[in-house]
Amino acid sequence: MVEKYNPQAIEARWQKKWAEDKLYEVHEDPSRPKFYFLTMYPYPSGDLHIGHWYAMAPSDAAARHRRMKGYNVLFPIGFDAFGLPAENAAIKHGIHPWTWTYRNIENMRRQLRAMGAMFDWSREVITSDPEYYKWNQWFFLKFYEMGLAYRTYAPVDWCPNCNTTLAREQVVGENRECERCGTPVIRKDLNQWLFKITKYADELLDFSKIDWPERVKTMQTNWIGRSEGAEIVFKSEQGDDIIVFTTRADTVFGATFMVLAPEHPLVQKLTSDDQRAQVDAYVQQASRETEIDRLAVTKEKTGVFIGAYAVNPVNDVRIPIYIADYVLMQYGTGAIMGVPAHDWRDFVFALKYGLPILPVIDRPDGLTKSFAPSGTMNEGFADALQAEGIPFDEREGSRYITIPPEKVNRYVQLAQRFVRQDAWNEVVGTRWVFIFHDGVWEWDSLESEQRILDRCKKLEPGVRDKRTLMEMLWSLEFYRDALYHDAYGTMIHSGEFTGTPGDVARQRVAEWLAEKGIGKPAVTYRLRDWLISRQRYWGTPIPIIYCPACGTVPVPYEDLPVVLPEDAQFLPTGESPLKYHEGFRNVACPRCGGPAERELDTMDTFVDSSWYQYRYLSPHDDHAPFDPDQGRYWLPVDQYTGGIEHATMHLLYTRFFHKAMRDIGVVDFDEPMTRLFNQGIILGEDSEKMSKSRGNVVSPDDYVNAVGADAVRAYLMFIGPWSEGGPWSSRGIDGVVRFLNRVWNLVVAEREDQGAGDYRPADITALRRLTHQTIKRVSEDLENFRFNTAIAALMEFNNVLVKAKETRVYGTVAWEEAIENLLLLLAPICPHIAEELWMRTGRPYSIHQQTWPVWDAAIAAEDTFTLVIQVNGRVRDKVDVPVSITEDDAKAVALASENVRRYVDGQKPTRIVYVPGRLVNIVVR
RNA sequence: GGGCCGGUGGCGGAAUGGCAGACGCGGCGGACUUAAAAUCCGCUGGGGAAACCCGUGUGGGUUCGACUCCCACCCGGCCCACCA
Repeated sequence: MVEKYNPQAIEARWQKKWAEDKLYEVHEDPSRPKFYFLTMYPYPSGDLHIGHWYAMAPSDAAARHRRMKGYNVLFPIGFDAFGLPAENAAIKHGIHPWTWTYRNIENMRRQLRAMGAMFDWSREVITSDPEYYKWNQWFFLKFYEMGLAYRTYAPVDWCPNCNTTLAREQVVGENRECERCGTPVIRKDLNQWLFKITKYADELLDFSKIDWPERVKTMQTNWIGRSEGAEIVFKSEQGDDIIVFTTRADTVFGATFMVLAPEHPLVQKLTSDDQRAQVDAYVQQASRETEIDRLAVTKEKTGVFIGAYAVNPVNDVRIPIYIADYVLMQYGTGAIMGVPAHDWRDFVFALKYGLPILPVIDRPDGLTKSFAPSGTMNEGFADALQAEGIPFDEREGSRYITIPPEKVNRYVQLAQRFVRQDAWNEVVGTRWVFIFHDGVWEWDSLESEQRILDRCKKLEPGVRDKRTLMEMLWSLEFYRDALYHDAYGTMIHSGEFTGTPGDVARQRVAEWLAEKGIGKPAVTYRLRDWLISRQRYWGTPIPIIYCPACGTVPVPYEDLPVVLPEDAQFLPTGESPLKYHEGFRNVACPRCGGPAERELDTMDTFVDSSWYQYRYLSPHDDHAPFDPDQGRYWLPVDQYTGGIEHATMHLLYTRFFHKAMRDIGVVDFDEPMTRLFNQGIILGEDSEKMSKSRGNVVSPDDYVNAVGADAVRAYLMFIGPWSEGGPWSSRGIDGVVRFLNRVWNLVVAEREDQGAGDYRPADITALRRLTHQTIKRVSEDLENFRFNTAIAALMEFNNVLVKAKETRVYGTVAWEEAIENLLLLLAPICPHIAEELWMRTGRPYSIHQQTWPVWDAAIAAEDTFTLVIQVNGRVRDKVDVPVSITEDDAKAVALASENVRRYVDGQKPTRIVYVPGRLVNIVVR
């Protein structure tokens, strides 16, 4: 009776042996090329989720493959151990965060070991250890000295559930929800510490030194949101400079109003007495609105005139100043020039508040329209239009005319000839004119707008309620698509700039503004500085002391770490226990020795994860964040793996942190991780996201107990492309379980009649060919993280071997070569069974210290192939031919085919396409 | 509203200009068994008796040849969204 595959027994045994032998502990070895393979470390929630397996098991396989290829591979693991859940557990269950965290870590270590990964546990990092977070504090102080850490009083996002502030990156979605708990954030004004990530905005946009997925690069680029434009100085009538930022300096002649953010510092000063009550009310409402219910915020534009005017510096036009909450104090200069003709937000605002809208950029699409209502034109107009070839629709005597661009001027002449004395006609789109019987009035300025509007109101009582020409025209459905555009085009109605082509307009205007000293080129970013203060206990204390005499005093380096006090009280007050810990709070000023207070906020846990990759090098180093000698050998990280959800958080922060580390002299290169791969998300059986509420959470422990870690590992890699994720299938895993059983039986079970008879040389050749083809396929697939097809190749190989075992090749040298390579190729994916079978076939421990096999191209080469024969692109026959076949011979074989003859049917081929090694296509059309 | 990614049998997926559906799940039939499970063997995109025809979200296009490239649309997912 053959011994059965018993994964539970062999996996535990090998894990123990590998640990005892320190098989996966690595050290600098200058004789071998290094490879730093990093996978994102887990938060110690207490249970290893199948999602962790999905990220880590393929990473482990790739790292093992590297190692077998001769690299000295560092593959470390640790725990992202600070964070709110520990504190919540303390409040809810009375467990100290320390106890909760380290208990969870203990359990997760066990689970991680059960995976059979080659983690180097001797380098484990736990970020809540003082020996770790001391260096967070050290970096903070360095950054502070460099001006990269600063404190400011400003409006910040506050999560009312987590009772802490959040960084801009940690507020997600349409409803501006807390990234962790999903509660909509509110606004608070607070003193907070920030890291100056904006200093590196441009450098962070440069991805030339890293090989990262396009998707992540795009997301980071959009997040940083660089906008090139200009600052333009408008003056208030009182003489204050009001600086606006715009990306469309070419539209400056169309500025018909100005909008300040409600928080803009000039608002109070400029507001007139009669508008003050209204303005104050609006400012208050704007600040409250963000604090009450974000969901109730409408998209409707609101604003208030502040009773003051500014002067457009390019044409001295006097324009009213408004405040409105669609202008954000945090972006640009907190003030904009309103150019309603070419900015949709300004357009909507101007229509609502009756502000003039003056087109100053020509339409590049040439769309031009005119509407001639019934009774406005004299007899013969329609005939004249027809004669000119100007198309129009006629409904109930009114004519809807879309004018071909080249006929616009001709149309204006015609319209003037036919327009009645008591009416007018207008043209909109590429020309803006009002046509009266006694003249054509250009609508090219605010004064002309007023004149035209006055005359129209006299002629037509129905438009007397219209405040602007645009309001009048907008009421006509037919015109709507011609009235507004935001394209680049030739400047019009713009004084000496009129006629400037769209491709140079922005630059010309910007240069001219600079010359006149009323503007300059400017760049703004959407990116905000990284707010790192958290009003929580379970994090790194910010090493700052506030002294009534000396002000803000950094904790001296020799006093680090500032240790979290263990005897804090965890009460459900929503406030940090540190606030009420007198022993922590009160401290002697390091400078004057007088009574002072500690900073009570802790750091965002993303600070911890921004540099953990370096701490793995020397986790217990007491002199530096990491040992520089090890750094020189191991850095940078060669391959990083993890989820894409961190694209604009962790992955952006760590790039920033690295550059800041470089600038304080800790590292001397520019990017922390050379290559990045984002795996997909493992879904529930129902293809939905796994969640407790859906009841579709898969527990890896259950499956490991039932079928073994190797099967779970292999199945996760077999589901599909790693980058795509996909649904877990409790049936699908049976496939890899069977596969492993078949491998086991193939290798372990002796054939009864072994050694009998001779073998045929052709069988040996075929077996060796397949062996080397499989080495090639699996090698190339693992190289490119295509685990699914690598496993498929191994399954095919195994299926053939199972059959071959019954033949005479069993027991030959070629057979042994096949078995040996099957095990070597399987080793990175299923390390336990590979090791076990390696041992059982008498091979030297450990398979994981063996060299990855190399395929021999000559042995792998086929000597025949299936020549596909097509007629007019459709397959009509297939013939096995030698690889060495010549073009002429291949064509002859094709034409000789009985089936082909039927389809060619005596016709002379117009063309015969020959693709070497693949097909012949006979074209007879 | 903007951007990115995807859509292939009953299911997960393979093939990324050249035999569509590798590999696996499921299903059907068979062997073994008193029986079941496990295992093994065979079949398995649809239509058709067959020759063949149809078939990769939909509609066009390029090509000797398109799942693959181009255009438009539909559907799904993700990210961003009053960013001047």
